[in-house]
Amino acid sequence: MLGSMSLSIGQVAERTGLSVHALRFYEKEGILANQVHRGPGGRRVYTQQDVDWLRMCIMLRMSGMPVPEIRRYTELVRQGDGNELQRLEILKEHQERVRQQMAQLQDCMDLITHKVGVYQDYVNSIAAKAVGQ
Amino acid sequence: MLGSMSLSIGQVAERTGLSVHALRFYEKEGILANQVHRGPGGRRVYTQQDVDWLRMCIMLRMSGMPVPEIRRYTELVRQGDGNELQRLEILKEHQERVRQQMAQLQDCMDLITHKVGVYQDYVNSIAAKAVGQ
DNA sequence: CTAGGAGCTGGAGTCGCCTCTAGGTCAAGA
DNA sequence: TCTTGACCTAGAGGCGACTCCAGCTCCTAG
Repeated sequence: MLGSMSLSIGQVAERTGLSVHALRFYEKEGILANQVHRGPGGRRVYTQQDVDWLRMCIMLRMSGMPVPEIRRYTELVRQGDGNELQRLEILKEHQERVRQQMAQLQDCMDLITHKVGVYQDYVNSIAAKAVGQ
Repeated sequence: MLGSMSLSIGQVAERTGLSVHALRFYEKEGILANQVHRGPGGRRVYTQQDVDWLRMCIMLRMSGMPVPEIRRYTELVRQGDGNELQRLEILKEHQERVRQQMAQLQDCMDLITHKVGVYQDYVNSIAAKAVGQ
């Protein structure tokens, strides 16, 4: 049964791109929607849902959401139905931050592109002179 | 004469948004195109060019260029004419990184926007039910 | 039966980028 | 004269997010 396939920490590391260290760290930080079960020898047993959840968390992290806020969100999800408004708030706030970050990045990009243009022209003009001689 | 107006570290902090700590740190890290002169009592004296340079460095930092690479770039500028190709390389590499970062951020944004939409619909539907009762 | 490899824990270490502290100088205003 | 406030230095401290280490348990293959 695909839906209940169980995965080792190493397999989850492969599938998510996180290190096994990071996976244990995230678990300690409370960033797993359902707690990880343990197999023989105390080994962590993950499911595909865990992988999916982690992939979303990775997106949140990549876009700059701090670990404590991901934890807050995770806790809401763990609590179950009834707090959707709070989840929505967190997501909306983050969305706004990402929007600002992108705008900022675009400004930086504009400046860099401008400078690249200037240097490119200059370098080209030097090259042209060299050929002309 | 506007062009040669001299500024204290506090004024530069105001104009750039950096803290005085950060300004001294940046200087120690070699992130100033021309070295800062000292006035009476050993106080730093900045010029408008320094402010302009710092503003550009801030853009580079904001877009994720690490301090050591900003230093490399600064050193090239300090060395003067002849290394424009190297400067161009640095800028182009960084430009590419920023491009990737923006694409990544856009992916995150898409996911977040999707989730916000889903939660918004759900929350709205709950609200509608409440009104309907 | 032993060597390798994956996993476990708790806690220490690292890295990047500042930020702050301690202990001082100096100039101007009350 | 005293205090305030901006500045100085060298170096310590802090924060976020991992990353790594020591020392352990298993399991499997040779």
